[in-house]
Amino acid sequence: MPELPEVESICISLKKLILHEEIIEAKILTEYSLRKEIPREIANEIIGCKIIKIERRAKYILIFLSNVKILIIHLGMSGKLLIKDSSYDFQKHDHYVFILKSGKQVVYNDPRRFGLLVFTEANNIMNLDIFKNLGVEPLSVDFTRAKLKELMFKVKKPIKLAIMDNKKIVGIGNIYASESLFLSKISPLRMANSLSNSEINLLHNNIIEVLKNSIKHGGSTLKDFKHVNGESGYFQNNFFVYGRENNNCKKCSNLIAKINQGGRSSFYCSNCQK
DNA sequence: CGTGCTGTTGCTAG
DNA sequence: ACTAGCAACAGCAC
Repeated sequence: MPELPEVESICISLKKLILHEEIIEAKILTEYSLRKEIPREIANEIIGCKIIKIERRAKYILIFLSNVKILIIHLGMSGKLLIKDSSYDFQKHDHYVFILKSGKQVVYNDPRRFGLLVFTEANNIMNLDIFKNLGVEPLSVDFTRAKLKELMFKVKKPIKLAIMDNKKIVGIGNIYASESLFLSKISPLRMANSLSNSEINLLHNNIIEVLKNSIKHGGSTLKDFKHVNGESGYFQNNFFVYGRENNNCKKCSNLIAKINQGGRSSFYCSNCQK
């Protein structure tokens, strides 16, 4: 499910629903591993902890606890975090749950098990392997036009793949890469180092705009992305190109093309995007 | 029944 | 140092 807007939407919901609550129990519900082993010690070590801060870094959800430890959750391709009440019956692919003093349960469900749960000290988390190679946050003040130019001007691979590279910019997955390139009238096939200054500036604006706009709509629901309360996001209705192969371009009526780049699908309008 | 996709990312081989 | 390709997996459309 998750690119940056979906993870941000979940963080916004979590802040509303569970910030400052106390965890009274943590259960691991599966024998399976996620991308890495689920840390068994959560069952003992987070009992009685309060949730004191919730943040997002890239596509990771950071839950800071009152014992100066942190839960770091990544949703992979198919992970979902759901807030349920005490009457909830566990479902297939529910992997772990945090039970709160209020009776709410925070359930992690992930059919493909590409997700990740890390439990560690809250200090120096930016030195963790999962964080130390991450690029700039596209919605931070560090993501300037000059920064985007610096990141792209010597890269000899297609711009679509370059802006999806987490070592350069975090949070832009397959959907928002295609959408921001359409809005910028740039073909996904163009080499990153071939973009003019004005194209870089346009792309910079549109990356920010499309991410912010999606967050405003609660993210995008493909397949079964759901918010923590089970509701869908709505930004998918605003897609210009993603998933619209053989449909008419919303701007020029040309047919939207679907191609493969780096093993992933790209969608674009060959008339609008040069 | 297969087969070929799917919102991620990190390792490995070149 | 760089990049392309693949592997981890379940589910669904065809």
